[in-house]
Amino acid sequence: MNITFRQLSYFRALAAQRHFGRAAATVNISQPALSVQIREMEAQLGQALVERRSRDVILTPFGRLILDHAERIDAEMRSLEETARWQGGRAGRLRLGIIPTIAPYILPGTLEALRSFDISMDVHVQEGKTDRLIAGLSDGSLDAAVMALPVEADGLRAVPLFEDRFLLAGSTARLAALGASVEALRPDGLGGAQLLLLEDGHCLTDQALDLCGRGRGHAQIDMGASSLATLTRLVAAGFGLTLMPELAARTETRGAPDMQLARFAAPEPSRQIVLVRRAATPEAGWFTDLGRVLARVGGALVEEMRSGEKATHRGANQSRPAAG
Amino acid sequence: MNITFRQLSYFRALAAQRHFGRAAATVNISQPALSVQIREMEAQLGQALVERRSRDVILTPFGRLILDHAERIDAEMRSLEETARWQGGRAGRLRLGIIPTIAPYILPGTLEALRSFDISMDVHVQEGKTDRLIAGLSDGSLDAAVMALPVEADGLRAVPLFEDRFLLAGSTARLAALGASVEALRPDGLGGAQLLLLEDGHCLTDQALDLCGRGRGHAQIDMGASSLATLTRLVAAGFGLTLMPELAARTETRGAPDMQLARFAAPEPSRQIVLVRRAATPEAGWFTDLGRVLARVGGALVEEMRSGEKATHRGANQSRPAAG
DNA sequence: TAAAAATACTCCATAGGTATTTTAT
DNA sequence: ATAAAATACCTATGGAGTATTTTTA
Repeated sequence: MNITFRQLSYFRALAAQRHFGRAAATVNISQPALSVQIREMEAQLGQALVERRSRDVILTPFGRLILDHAERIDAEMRSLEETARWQGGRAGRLRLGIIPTIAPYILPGTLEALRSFDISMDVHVQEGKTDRLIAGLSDGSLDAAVMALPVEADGLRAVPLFEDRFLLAGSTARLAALGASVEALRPDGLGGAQLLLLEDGHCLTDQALDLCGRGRGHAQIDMGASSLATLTRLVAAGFGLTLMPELAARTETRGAPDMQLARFAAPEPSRQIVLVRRAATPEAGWFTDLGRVLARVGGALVEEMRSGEKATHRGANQSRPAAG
Repeated sequence: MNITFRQLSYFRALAAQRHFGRAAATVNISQPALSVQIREMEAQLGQALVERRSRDVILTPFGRLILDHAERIDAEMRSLEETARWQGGRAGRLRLGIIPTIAPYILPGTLEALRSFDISMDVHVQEGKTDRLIAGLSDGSLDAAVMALPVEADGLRAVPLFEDRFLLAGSTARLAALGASVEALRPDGLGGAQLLLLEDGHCLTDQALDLCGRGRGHAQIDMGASSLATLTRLVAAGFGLTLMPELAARTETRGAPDMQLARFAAPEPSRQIVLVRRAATPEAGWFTDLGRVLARVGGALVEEMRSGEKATHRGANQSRPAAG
């Protein structure tokens, strides 16, 4: 047999009471039961823990040493149990993946909101492209991930957060070159316009190719920017057009007055942003809460973009929607 | 029921193996037994610890948090068990009392010797007069004490360490004034010599009074020095004679060339130095070892004193025995 | 003699085993 | 269909209770 946590509790009581009878009472067992357990401990340890006197009991030097350990173990165990009660389990380090075309825009608001929420988890964000996030979820190195549909993987469940529509972004000159088509703008009707995209592997790239006609021999399509920030600079500098998610639009066009945004005709192309977890993830408050927070923060960002446009005039041509 | 140490071990195994079957094997139980214990833990804590998947298992964020606690508890428990095996229990803080007429002389050598012995206890010395040491032993605030017989107290056991004989100490002039009696010096025959003693409460004072005739109206007896060091200065300055324990003689006469020591005629008066413990103190190596060390160190000190005298000439008059 | 711990014994809760079912891929 | 965990049920260990004895001051 091994030393049990229960025995340590009994020993702590004995050390405090200096009396088997009283100590037994404080731990709600009989005196013989306590006596047996203390003797068992002493047998395990090979040394006497206490000195039995006729009216009381005194710890041996060895007993004092063991008592120190027992107190530390007890403190750690209390801390463990407190952890469990605290926030109904919404504690720990949550490992959250986010794709790079979402992370920079949604993260500041999300971390802020989580702090004022009842979630006391410390969130560790890992930015990565869809493939890596899915792999991370599958091997357990991520607990949840924010990405765009479609999510092609077994054993994962996606819950919708919000819809992120695509806008057409370009310099004033480039957009003007599209002419009257602005009023009925369609992604597959961009004709010979030069389209700039992110490097391969971003889901946004795939979505843009799908929308604008992949494989239809768009020689004019250019790929390679590694972030929306880089891409935006290229677009603003007049090198071409790009699809700009609403989520990123406000942040990316700030400080680029030359950059113009045009809204596509309905039905507007969009990507569905979801929060993904493993199917096996047990029902726990944190996932629902996290989903709510992300939906609220992301939803507010895109909504702000849409209402900001209406506040000025409908259609294209505004780079600075009303501040939220 | 409560969370048990055993459950934590099982959980650690599960976290390490990421598989119920393999984890069960590493802790030598069946898979259902492990399954039941993990579920029991989860019920206790109110949260899932692991995510069950078809081929393996993944810790939940909450599970990782609990795992941290479990690892710490395990480390502490290992450390406890290691403490027990180590040195066969000769570990901990030993609280040792020593009377002031012994402590300064025996302590340096004792601490030195204990360090090179197999005792790894850290010794906390409390200096105090016999009464306080006995009280300390009785109430458990001391583990053992070094003092002189007689020890009048129930529930204590004294083991002999060595015999500490008394020498007569005085300035050259004072000893010369005793005249021819030097060859047959007896403590009760000091006549009208001025006798200087320690303050009340020191057992050495009582012993000196007993030897020299307490209550026989020795108006010349003077009491009040609070340490042998002080007393020695007074004696060296010629204010009177005193009984000097062999144990202290070498240290105290060093640097006092004017101080002379005279040995009494056989049977020489002496005090028996003992190591005292409570009768209830369990048999433990440390007590025996400590006794051995003290007897060796103290014995060496008095022996050095005796042989040092023989090396020069027998009888009185030397303040510097051969160096040991 | 009195107070306290140890012992003897009995009982029951529970951890663990085997066999089987359920679940998810 | 297969791998793995959960469930059911039984067994056995060991922790705890009561009654009693032993020990020490």
